[in-house]
Amino acid sequence: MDDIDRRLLALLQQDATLAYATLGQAVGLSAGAVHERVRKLRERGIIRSTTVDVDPSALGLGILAFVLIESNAWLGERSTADALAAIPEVCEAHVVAGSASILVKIRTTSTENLQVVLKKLFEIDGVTGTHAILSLETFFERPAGPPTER
Amino acid sequence: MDDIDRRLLALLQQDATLAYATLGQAVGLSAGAVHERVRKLRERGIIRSTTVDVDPSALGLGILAFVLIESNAWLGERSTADALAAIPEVCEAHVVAGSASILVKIRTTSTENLQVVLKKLFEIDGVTGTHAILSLETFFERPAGPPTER
DNA sequence: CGTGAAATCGTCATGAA
DNA sequence: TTCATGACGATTTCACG
Repeated sequence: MDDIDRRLLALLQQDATLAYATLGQAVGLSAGAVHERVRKLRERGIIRSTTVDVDPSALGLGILAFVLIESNAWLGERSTADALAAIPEVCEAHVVAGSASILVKIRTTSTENLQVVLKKLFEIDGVTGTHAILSLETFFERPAGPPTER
Repeated sequence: MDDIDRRLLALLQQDATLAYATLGQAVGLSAGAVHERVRKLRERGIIRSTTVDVDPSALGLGILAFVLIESNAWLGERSTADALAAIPEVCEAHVVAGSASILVKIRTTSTENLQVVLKKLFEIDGVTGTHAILSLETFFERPAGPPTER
């Protein structure tokens, strides 16, 4: 995991369709060498997957909300993770420090649909309350840039 | 934007390295037809980009925090977006409804580094306070699944 | 890590439904 | 419009130095 790897990751984050030859030209390596480095980055799990970034609103998912979940028991268990993962509208789930115990990121097609999801959250064992924060506008969403760029 | 498009998006979100021939086999189309559909999905901006999902901790970004920003003025302006975008540790920024006006998602290498970023937030015009929520564990992070899957 | 060859894939033109 | 087919060029991929 040297500086060249970090530059490759930064380039691939911007555009994963770049040819190995192009990447090689950018970092001063041959296509074969780049191929081998990227293969190892995948193998090590540093590159988790290659995906497409889909505009949520194009799928009708125009509502974005962050919800803080309060509870009367510790929710940092796998069973909680499973229960949240079973709700497709939940895009992210984190165990957090503070007055709430869980923070989830939710995308729905409407506020009515959001209400249905909040109801499902309440049905999870131990949940005593939720605090929803509605997003009015997303300034930006981007990957964590390699510390190299800082 | 029909059902086949949604299935293609779902497949590409899981693995954007799939060959057009493979995608075609999955949805019952020829490689050429899939190529044309994906090209249009990109053209329309429904597919924003093709990227790699990089494990943040592999880059040393082990700290994740959500920060609510309070202000004494309306921060939903482009100048605010620009100021936040200039901080590389800020992965997301949303204008939100509630007692706070902005919610940001921040990744840093350490809590010391987080402190530096919080200081930068305070230097933005109108900011009167921040409320940080530290993530202890991330259950999961995934893209918004097409409503088809629900 | 570079080179080169072989297999695979992306890409486009053509024609048909 | 949308799709299938076929052919060409580019790219991935791998063995070897």
